[in-house]
Amino acid sequence: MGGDKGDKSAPVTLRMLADRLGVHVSTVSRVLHAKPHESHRAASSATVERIRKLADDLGYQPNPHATSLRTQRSNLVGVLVPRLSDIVLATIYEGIEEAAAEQGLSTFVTNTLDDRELQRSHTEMMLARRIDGMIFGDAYIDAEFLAGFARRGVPFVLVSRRAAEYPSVTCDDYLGGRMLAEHLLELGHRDVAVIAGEPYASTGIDRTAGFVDGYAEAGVEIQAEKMVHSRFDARGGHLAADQLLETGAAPSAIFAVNDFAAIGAFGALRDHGLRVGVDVAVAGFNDTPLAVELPVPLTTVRSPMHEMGRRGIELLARLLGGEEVVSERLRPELMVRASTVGFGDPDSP
Amino acid sequence: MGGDKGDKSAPVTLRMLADRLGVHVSTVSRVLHAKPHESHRAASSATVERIRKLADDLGYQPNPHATSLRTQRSNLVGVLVPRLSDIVLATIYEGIEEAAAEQGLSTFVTNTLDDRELQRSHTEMMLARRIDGMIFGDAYIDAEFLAGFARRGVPFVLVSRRAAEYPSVTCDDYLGGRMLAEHLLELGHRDVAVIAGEPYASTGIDRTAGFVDGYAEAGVEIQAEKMVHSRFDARGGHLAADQLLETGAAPSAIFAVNDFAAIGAFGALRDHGLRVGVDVAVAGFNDTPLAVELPVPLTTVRSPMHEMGRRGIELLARLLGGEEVVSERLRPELMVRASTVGFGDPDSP
DNA sequence: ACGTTTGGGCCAAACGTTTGGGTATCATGC
DNA sequence: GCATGATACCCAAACGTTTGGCCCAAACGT
Repeated sequence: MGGDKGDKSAPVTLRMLADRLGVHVSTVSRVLHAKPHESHRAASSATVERIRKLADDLGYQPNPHATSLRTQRSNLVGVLVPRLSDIVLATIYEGIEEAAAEQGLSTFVTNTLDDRELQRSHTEMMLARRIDGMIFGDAYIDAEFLAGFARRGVPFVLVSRRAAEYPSVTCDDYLGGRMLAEHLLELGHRDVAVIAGEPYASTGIDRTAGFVDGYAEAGVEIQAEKMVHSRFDARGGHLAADQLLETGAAPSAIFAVNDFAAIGAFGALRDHGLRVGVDVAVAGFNDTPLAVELPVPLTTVRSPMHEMGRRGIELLARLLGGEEVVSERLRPELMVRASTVGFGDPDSP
Repeated sequence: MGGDKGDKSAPVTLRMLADRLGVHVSTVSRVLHAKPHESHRAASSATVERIRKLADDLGYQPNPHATSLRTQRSNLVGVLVPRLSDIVLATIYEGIEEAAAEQGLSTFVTNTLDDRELQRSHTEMMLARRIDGMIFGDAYIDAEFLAGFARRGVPFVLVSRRAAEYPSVTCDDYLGGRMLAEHLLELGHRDVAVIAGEPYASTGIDRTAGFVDGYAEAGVEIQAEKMVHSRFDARGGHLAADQLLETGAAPSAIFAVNDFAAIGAFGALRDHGLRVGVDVAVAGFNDTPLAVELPVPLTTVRSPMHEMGRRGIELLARLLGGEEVVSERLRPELMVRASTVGFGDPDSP
């Protein structure tokens, strides 16, 4: 009966279709792949019909290796992230993958752990796989590696973190930092500390800068020793908070530039016998799905992670099409919860 | 000096090397790619040397599309997971990707959201990309889809979840469930409830079964209404716990088959004014990095997620090499923390 | 009637490898 | 002196596409 679309491994090729229809393989190719306005001058509409019909009766799938070989275009893109098990990057990547599929692109993703050597070697592997473009989610603010990479002429875009003037899609991290500053200022916090993330990531840098500037405008200067760098995971936040808590009196509020670091801070506060949202206000950044489920729900800034990934691929696709693109800065949103306002009445009237 | 390895986009091919050395392209191919014992009979050692030298001076990288086209082997594998932003799957995938790279394989990964239609269509896309094999992290226990897929003759292995007799790498979920049962029984809990996860996933099924059997052996039967299915995320756990808490008295302990569901349960308990580890013991499964950082650290069962991914690819590689393989069940480990034993003294003497 | 267009296709050369066969040269065995 | 066997290569076909030309016949313009 009607052709079980390749159930038994018999890869159907253009030549098969051509032979079966007594027509030349180039004709089949044009009919099947050329843009509509070209396809109709490739064959009579009757032939077009016959070809199309047979093609999907037999479940024809073009061989991408042959196509790539011939066209010198692979429709593959490489994606580098610090760590996929970081839910933030995983979510961004979900956006990338989803949008890539829509554009007919496929992606390879790999972890670099923010290690420069791994960035280099994994990029090299991507190139060996003949990717058409790259998305970097692990850019260093110094853009040293990127400057070298740019010279190779392979299109790329940055997501999550910006660097130099390379095209990027980021959250407006600076604005997010300011939002949080305003929020904490309104609550009367003047003695605040920052768990600032890694010094080479624009995310942490910009969020911290926005926060510090927000406080500065209110006439409060945040001392250097109240800002400590940290890894972006829970453990890192824990260590950083320990450091803050051990040097002098506890601040009245802590801003961690990432939800996981904030959760780590929860742990540290707990260990020091301090209650989140009561003794010390804590705020995070990203609004990961856990934030709202924590025993003390976390005040945080929602960053459009999925969308960032999507826009990233869209920019790259434009780049691949030879267009110019301009960086995008997506708008964050403040999510106020109990970790800063206590269980008083954040959402209830 | 000395060949900046392809800085300016000039893809170097076998023919280039051959011409440059006045030797035939096939000779170069054999020297560069044949197994060592064949390569030395392909050319004199002097020639071998010259070829090797020029190849890496020029930074020769074989074109994988040409290779795949010729050999009918892509060294590509497709990976399907329910959701990459689930840290459990992301971690498994990290293992997969890492081990794949070591084996010279590249992976495409995509989310199926446990949706049958997406499983089908995304598998189809993988096939269109001419993958050599598949890894499914989203198997349904009924193996309906897999049975169909198996007929196509494409090698595959399951990770995380098992199904029918298909080769799989899983955690010994049943054992993990029993461990937790024993632990809670020792603490004297007899009135327990289970947040059991999705009914189609072997993980939840086996963990629940181990737990229930553990209790049964101690003479305690867990009532059906004390076991409720749930999604595997925090929100799902929250809803499930709400359901448990609304129907009659609260149990003295809750086992959630997944850490995130457990965190959701934390949220629900909080909303009901119950204290985790004091009023109600809670246990999870997987030992994700957050478990230990929670305000009340979570008792859970550590499953070797990364290793599961690694073993998955290794099995697949063997399958691709034509070998037979047998499923693996990796050993879990109980992690006792405050969510079941309170802040008494779990780790301190 | 005759040159030009257009429709409908065919041809062949790539793209970069791999691989099953040659083949020419030289040394060896007998 | 000649078959035999290495040694060190070369040749060519094939993998499945794409694409710039080419070609033939019919239709058209004048």
